[in-house]
Amino acid sequence: MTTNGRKLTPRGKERRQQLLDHATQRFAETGYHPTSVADIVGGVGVGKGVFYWYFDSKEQLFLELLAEAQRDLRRTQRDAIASEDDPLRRLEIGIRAAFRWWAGHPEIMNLLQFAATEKQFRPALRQGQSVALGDAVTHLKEAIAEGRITDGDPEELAHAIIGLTGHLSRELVHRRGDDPERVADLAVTLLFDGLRGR
Amino acid sequence: MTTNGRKLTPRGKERRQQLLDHATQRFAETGYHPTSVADIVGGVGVGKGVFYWYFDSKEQLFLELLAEAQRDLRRTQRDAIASEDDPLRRLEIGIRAAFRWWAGHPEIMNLLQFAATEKQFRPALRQGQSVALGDAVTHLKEAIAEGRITDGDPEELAHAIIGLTGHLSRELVHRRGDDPERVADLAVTLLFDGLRGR
Amino acid sequence: MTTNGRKLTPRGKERRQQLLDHATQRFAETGYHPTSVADIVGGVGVGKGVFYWYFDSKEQLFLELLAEAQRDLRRTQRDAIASEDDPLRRLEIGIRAAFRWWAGHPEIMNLLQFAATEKQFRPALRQGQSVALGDAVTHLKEAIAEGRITDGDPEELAHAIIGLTGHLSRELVHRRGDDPERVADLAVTLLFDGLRGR
Amino acid sequence: MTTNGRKLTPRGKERRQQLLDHATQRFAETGYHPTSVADIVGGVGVGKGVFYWYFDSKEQLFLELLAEAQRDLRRTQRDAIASEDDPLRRLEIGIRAAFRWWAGHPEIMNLLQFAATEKQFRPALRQGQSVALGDAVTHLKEAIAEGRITDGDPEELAHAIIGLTGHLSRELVHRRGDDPERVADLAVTLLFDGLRGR
DNA sequence: GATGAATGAGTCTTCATTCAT
DNA sequence: CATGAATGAAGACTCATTCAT
Repeated sequence: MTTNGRKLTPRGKERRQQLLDHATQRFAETGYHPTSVADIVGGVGVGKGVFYWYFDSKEQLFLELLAEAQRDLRRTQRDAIASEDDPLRRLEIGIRAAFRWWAGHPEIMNLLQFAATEKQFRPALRQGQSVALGDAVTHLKEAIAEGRITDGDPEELAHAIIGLTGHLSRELVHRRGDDPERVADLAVTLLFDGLRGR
Repeated sequence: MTTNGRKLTPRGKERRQQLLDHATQRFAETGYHPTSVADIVGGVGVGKGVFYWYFDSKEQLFLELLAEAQRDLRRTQRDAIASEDDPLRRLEIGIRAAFRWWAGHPEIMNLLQFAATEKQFRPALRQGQSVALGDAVTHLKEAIAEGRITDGDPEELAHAIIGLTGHLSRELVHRRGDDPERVADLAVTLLFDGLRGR
Repeated sequence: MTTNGRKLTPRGKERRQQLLDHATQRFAETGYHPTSVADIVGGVGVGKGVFYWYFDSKEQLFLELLAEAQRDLRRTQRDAIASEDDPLRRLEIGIRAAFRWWAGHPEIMNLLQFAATEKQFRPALRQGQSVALGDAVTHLKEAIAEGRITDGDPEELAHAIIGLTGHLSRELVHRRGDDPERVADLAVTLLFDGLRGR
Repeated sequence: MTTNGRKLTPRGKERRQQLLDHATQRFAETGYHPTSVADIVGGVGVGKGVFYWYFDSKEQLFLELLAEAQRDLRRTQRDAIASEDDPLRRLEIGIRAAFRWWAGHPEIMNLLQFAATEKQFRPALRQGQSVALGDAVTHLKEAIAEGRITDGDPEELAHAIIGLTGHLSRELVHRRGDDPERVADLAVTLLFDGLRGR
């Protein structure tokens, strides 16, 4: 799958996941660079070589984290939307699913944000983001075609949605500890009707 | 003040600014950690000692960049709003000023985003952000009191505004190269009236 | 004897030999140090434990390679010379046998050459070389006693013979792919009569 | 020149040379791989970073050693031959110059020999060797054309000369400590007239 | 006999920082 | 003020070797 091509025993898979999880925590809290491989293996309580048994490099591990997170969020949104046909409702459900997912993966946000700041990680990040963008754009186009929302460049609107969703997750859910469902309400209301309401 | 306490000749100030500017570029493009002090002084064409003549450390330089940027953005917004009394108009003008400022300082966004991902820089970042938040909250409270916008937690609304503004600046103005004024229009419309418009 | 003291089943002997052969190839092509134990077992398609079942260490394996090669070359020369009494002819036949042997074991040359460059392997190398030297010296002494060749330190002459033989094997037979018999002719002619001939 | 492109002060040049010399000693005695960068800088009594101030890597330093040695030997031979026109005499003088040069640089031989055993260093080695070969070939061709030596492939003869010269330098001069001039006599006599003499 | 996993000392290399000149 | 040189701690990574299963 996303491994370095080794066939792993169940015990091996567990170890690998332990390392992945621990690395995520550390990266999120302290930062990618300030977290050394020694920190990661130390936290799991294994020798240094173990890290390189499961991963090619610190960088590859990070890249894998990135890809997996983006994949997982999207899968979650997909599943949530699956049974809905109305484009505006799909959009809303997708947004709510995103808030829920972010609430369950607070550390990931830091990793994504960091990835955007370094040349070497931007391409990997961009890829996943353009997928998310594409999903939103699809719904927006339909909604515009149906006259349900005011005309506008769907890509721009999609960026607006993603920006709002991400920032509120970070600031209100993660930082302030607000209930993600409530914040999702706020986001949806604001996005659909604006500050002045209807 | 913003220096490490040395009195600088005009030439010295220039040197210092050169280093500051070059560091900003590099940090923004490559990342803070991947940019070495050697890179910075090399780009300016001076010896390594010069760097430590003007700055205490790489970290202190970064911190200064952060503080100065936040201060400058706020000053810009303040000046723009100064002659306006209507709270909703102040909000709008502030937003437009922000887009304009960001358009002129595309690199800064990366630095701020990075600062949020490392323990050691978060406090410095938070400080400036809470000021920006406070400004927006003030206007929002007034507007709510006047019944101009629907009731809601002004702090939450402020976060929404900042999130939207930042993300659109990054994605549309910086990345896509859109005209900041136009994107500001979009942001204001969206924030005030929502996707469904009035 | 030449093993690490284990009694091996036929299958075991084969495995052992596979490892020995593969290691020889890799050492010769890439070098001793750049070739890891993982490379060796990987090439044979077995687990790492197997290596340490048959050999005490990477170093011991290399030492064994060295000893075995020198032993085998000498055996070959001995057999070739066996039925000849004339010292000059014995010398010539020995030289030709050497060219033939080297032609069949091109990789060994690299190993011997490498062994000479590291403190830890020099003693093992020297041992075999002094044997080869002794053999040649014996014939040369006889030939000198019989007045068949000009007087001179037989040891020096032996070194000259070995140096020439080795270098021509390497450069002409191995590198250029020349026929070893023809190169042996050249070597013998040159050694016996010199560049100016008779 | 052969540096990593830094402009060095006199003191810098000296440091660099110290490192070069010390590395040569260690490489020759212990081997390239068993000699760590820490060993090299430790022997000179400087910090580890100094090494990387003057060289890009351990490998690059080795490569430079190789190139410089080959260049220097050739220069020496060139100078020795300069005033001589007779091809056979040029050959002889070149051989004698080689013995003298090797006598003064006993460590180099090990480095060259080692370089031949590792894939990554072979190209660099080959380059210099083909130059040496070409020089000898030139003289041999002339000598053959003049009928001074028996006909034969000059390249093969050149290899024979180089092989003999190198081996005798190593075994008799370096190892046994013989006088290089005397060994050169031996080599020249042997090469020109063979074991059986004239 | 064999394997995959683990160990940890050791390697090369980088880099913020200092300092003599 | 400025420079080139030096420092040395710290980092990523490798690899011979061991061992539980």
